[in-house]
Amino acid sequence: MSSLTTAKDPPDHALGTGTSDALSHPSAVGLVAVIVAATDGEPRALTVQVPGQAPGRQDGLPFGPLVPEHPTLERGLRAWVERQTHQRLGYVEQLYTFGDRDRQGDEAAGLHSLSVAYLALVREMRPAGLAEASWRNWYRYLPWEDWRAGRPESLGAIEPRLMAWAGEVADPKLRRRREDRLGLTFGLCGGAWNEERVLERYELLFEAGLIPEAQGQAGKGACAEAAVTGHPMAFDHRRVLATAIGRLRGKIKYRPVVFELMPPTFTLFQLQRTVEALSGAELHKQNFRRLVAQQGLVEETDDLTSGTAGRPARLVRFRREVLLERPAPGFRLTPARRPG
Amino acid sequence: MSSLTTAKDPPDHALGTGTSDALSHPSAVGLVAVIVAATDGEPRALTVQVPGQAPGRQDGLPFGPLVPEHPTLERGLRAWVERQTHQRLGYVEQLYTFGDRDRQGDEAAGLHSLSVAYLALVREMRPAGLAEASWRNWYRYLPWEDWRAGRPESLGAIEPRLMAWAGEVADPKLRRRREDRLGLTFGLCGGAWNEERVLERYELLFEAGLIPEAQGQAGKGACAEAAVTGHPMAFDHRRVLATAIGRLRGKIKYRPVVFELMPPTFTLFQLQRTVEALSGAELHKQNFRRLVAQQGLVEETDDLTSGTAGRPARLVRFRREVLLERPAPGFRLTPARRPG
DNA sequence: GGCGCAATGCTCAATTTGAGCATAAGTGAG
DNA sequence: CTCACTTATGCTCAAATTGAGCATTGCGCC
Repeated sequence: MSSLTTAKDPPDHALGTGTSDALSHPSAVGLVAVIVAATDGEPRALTVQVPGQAPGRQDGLPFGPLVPEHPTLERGLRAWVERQTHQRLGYVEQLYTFGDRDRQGDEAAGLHSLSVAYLALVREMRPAGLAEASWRNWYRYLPWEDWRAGRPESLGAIEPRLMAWAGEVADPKLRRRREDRLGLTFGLCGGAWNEERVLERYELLFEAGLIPEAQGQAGKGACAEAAVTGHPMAFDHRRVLATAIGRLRGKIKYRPVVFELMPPTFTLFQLQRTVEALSGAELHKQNFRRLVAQQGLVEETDDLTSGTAGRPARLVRFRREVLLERPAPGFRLTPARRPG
Repeated sequence: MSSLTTAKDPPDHALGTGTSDALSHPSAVGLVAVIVAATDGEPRALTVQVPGQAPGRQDGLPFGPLVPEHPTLERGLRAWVERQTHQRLGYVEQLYTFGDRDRQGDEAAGLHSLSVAYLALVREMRPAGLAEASWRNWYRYLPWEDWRAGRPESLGAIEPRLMAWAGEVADPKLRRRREDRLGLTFGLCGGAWNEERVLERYELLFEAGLIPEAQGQAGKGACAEAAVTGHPMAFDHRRVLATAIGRLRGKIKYRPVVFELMPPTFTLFQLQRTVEALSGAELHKQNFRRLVAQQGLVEETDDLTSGTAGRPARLVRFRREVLLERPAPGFRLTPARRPG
């Protein structure tokens, strides 16, 4: 059946990706959304409450079934989220389609289940419509990713456990392999930290057994533990969140997507704070503004901020024209060096 | 039903993306693969023959149903392709999940159908296993994308039609919008060509009615037409191919994926030819080698080429270590300027 | 009026690009 | 055997981009 070939019957429509053959294996498909906002210089994701394994409830990402009435996946998602959260989705991008990793239930029944994950950026942080939904700082779930105030404490606690994980194998070749991966993802053993490898880090932690979801011990961790290995999420939603963050961190470097998160006018410093929030790194202020200026990403308004300490800042707005002009505008992140 | 919320029933498993709710709307899911090789400095994709609308047959990408026995989407794809083509897949990456755009058939039946597309890179060009399958230069389907020998002729023929398409709307605002898009994607009206916008170009051509698949007139175009708007493909496989090319063109700039297409040892010029084949642009030779050398992407072997015209070249091999060292190694493409 | 605090301007050296020129080392023709 | 031609490889140089830091400007507030 799994034939790499011609479809057995000629298709009865002009378009479509040619899956008519697949009807014999229907699958359950769901949509998951990582809806991101950034206010007060903090990166946030919209979360909902999901019944957990233990009696309590757990954080999760908004998700729902794919219903047939929607013409397109993306438009389905848009309609669904906008209806439920009264949240205008500006930028929407497909993230990844997750298969059923480590799942047993449905497989036995001969059913696949997929979920198509989307990343959405919203400009304003509405009060989260539903009572069950709330905006949460995304570093709550992945605390080791926030380097804005220097090396995160979470990482300090994780590191010895990771080294132990690498050390626990006898085979020197395999151990070497694990150490390499630690260097690559976490910057240990002489490697460098790369802020885009969010998913790889999450998956490594998962593999090393440091992620509670891995053992179905969702209720176990105390608060102290959550500060180290992060707050758990339902299903594999933390993996989805990690995918989203990694993607977004990459994207802001070559596409002006940050502006989807900014209010109509803002100061350069607010913009910087937002970029820093997403990338989890501190940037060099003067160089950041030089970059933005050079790229012509913004235009000045006549207004200045007031009331804040220090000299008032000029308010600027995004120059929509850059979407047409530059082949691939965006930011290159220039990390600020901190002493020690 | 389409609730952005908590699942109604507590899930019976630790992982999975929480789609149990979606069972009520099963969907048909298929896999499509863009399997890429590059030999003799030409970029090729593996194609199969598919029954077309007209009596004849049409090129298409290898595709098949998603069968439940596979543990993971990617592994399912791997197994399936490797079994059928006896082709080792080296690098595999999920591309995109296509919904049923512009489809009517299944929708009425309350069924979605999706296809999950993958990009795979193979090192050697095996003789295409199946009789029905063959390796085709991918510019056969998207001739305007090949700028290696200067501005492609295809583009010259397309351009007036695109301008006409922009001109055909009365509303000046809408016309302006179309012109902007032409500038952005095709570099017309003063814009610059960006080799990564492959999908956007295809979709714009599709919208402008220049793609035969759009009207179900697959059999119509003569050879002359195919040289201009490209050879058609079954279903929306050309869209999938365009997605793959765009993604790959982006990726080679920051990840050393080209080496997945190279034989164990090769010359720097062969490497350059491969990069050029993928990106569709000619590169500056000396600077290319400087870049590769600086990045430490390859190491020299003791062998030289022989038999070719000109001075023998040193054979090099990929330095696997760079996968660990560099945070994000790859190529930055420095286009060669050609007179005129 | 002077202080502290941000915003903004400006400098400067170290790299990194972009573009060529020059030389080396083979093959094939006459 | 030598010349013409071809491709590989080395090297230079100016322009542009980065990375880092110092200096100045305006404001709210003692």
